[in-house]
Amino acid sequence: MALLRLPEPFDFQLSTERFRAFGPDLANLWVDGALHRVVGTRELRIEPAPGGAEVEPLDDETRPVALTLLGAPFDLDGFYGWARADPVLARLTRELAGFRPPLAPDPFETLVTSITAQQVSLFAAFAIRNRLIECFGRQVGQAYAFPTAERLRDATYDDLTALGFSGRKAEYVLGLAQEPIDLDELASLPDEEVKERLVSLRGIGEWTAEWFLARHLARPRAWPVGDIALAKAVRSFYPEETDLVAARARFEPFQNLSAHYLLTGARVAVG
DNA sequence: ACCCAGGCATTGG
DNA sequence: CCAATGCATGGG
Repeated sequence: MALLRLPEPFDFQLSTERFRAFGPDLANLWVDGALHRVVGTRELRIEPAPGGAEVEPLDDETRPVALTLLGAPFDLDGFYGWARADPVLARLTRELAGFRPPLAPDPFETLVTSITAQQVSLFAAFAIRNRLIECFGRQVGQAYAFPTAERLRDATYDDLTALGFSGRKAEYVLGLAQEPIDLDELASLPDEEVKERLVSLRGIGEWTAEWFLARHLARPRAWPVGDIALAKAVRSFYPEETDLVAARARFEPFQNLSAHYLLTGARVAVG
């Protein structure tokens, strides 16, 4: 076991809450107070420790994944300083101090996960996603590697609908798995261009593209307009804000962190 | 048996 | 350009 230091502030429990909130997640598995995830051919285990996390094994392959999962790239200091001017966020950042929104390490996984979450509750989405993982992922230790595009090229429409995908979503996932696009190179592009390219793919709309910017690329200004849970959270904290498009300007330039703090604040009933 | 839940493509005006 | 429609599952 080795200590992985996280930038302060950092709260392990808050930052991993999402991996427990909607039932088990076979690709980011919570076992006895630790987070398990497959990296390459090994199982990574991350548990809380003063100053950061204990990580096993810790090396050049696993370190960046652990840092990503624990939201290390976010600029919390800048966000907290900015949030002091807004009474709601001032309170949320105080109550959720050290919450680093977890980032999704893999772009294909991020998109497929979002497709499963389109339109349905996250409890339903996680259930369907877990069946996909169990069926097409690879188990290493206790956790499963999320199915790769290559692996999903062997899946059929009937395989996916049997797991609970709608016919449309089955088509989206199969199409994406066969798409000859290098999702890694999106990381080098500006927000608008990432969105343009993603939205051109069937099954990926504005909402999915924004969450990709937010949860995979950690772009500060990502703001998932169209997200029904975020709309509800904004309405509850800011009764005067009527729609998410208009509310975007209020959170400039920290829309991503604001969205995460509002959603998590609503979920853990802060206040 | 409902209804709603962290959307999207398709169709028709 | 905007409105209406179907979709499959889990939880209340």
